[in-house]
Amino acid sequence: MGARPGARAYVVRRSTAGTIAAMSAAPNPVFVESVDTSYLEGLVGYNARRAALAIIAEFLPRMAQYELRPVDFSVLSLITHNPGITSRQLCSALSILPPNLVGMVTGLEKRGLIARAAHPHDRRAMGLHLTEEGQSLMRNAEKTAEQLEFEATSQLTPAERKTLIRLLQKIYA
Amino acid sequence: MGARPGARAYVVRRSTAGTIAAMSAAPNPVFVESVDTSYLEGLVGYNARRAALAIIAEFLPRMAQYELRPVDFSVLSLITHNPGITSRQLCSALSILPPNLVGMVTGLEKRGLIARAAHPHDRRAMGLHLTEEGQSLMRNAEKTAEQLEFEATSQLTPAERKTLIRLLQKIYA
DNA sequence: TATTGTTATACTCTATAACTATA
DNA sequence: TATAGTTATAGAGTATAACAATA
Repeated sequence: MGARPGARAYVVRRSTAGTIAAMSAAPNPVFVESVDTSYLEGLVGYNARRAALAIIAEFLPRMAQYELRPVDFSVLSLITHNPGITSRQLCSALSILPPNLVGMVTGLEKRGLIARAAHPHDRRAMGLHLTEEGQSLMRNAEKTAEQLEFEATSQLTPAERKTLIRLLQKIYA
Repeated sequence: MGARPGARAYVVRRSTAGTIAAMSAAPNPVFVESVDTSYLEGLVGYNARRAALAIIAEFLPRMAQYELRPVDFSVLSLITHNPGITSRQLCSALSILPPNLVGMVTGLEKRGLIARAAHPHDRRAMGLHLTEEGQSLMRNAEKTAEQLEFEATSQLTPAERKTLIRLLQKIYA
């Protein structure tokens, strides 16, 4: 439990390790030169969140040309590859709560990107489909997503990229 | 561009692939039996987000006993390993905006978990330290985090876990 | 002139309760 | 009785503008 070398950088550090907390009203006047994040960096959850946020940060400006947020892209992509999918199925697949999907579907329909059709077996449900305009937009949006994917993983070999996806799926699947 | 086998499951599917979008007012009455998420599952960003959310979902109930949200844990952990860290440094390290940190620090101080001390070189800043109570709580909280880490990565070998963290850091660092 | 910490506030995201039409 | 879709609303999370004190 002694002082570890390197990671932290203090100034005016007296040899009173372990007593700072006891002096909570007036801890030693030390300051941190460079922040040691090594503990958090050892946790998968922390790294997964940082990586996801980094990619989303790149996603936002690139998809702005299509006026799509990440969730809109996910919804349209699932409709693209699952024509006739219902709102309920979208909610389950993407962990969206039904009340929060309503506005998205309404908005995408108003923009002429998707259309609702009667469900063949269930009169409560509506099958969702892309319009021609929606298909055209998604062809471009998926190309943009794949270009982002390529650049976001530019520090990885193709094998590493495949490994990363496989290991991530072992966490959540 | 023909029909791919397997992934999608339709019923009452006529051989009119490619015409559904044109019939946007009345698409074919198909329905999706099981949702094909393979496209999204091929994107690192999607997988990183799902993995992060899965771990956070486990984190919440386990840290409830300490009344710590993920961000509180991150803040306290950085103070633990960087006694004297300033609010501004916390914001930079964790990508928190200063106005959003104020309430957290105030709350943690009111709970007696942290204490502010004068900064030795900068009278604008305050160095943050754990109190004895804060140290005691964080010893337990970090143990809980490590147990969660162990269980969340139970499908991974130790080498795979190390690889996963290394690859994630290549994405965001 | 720039930075730290702060207040106030707006915006987005996520969650809960309750309703209808249908299964 | 359960489910799909919906409305209204509450809460949590994230964002910008502006200020005082200090560098």
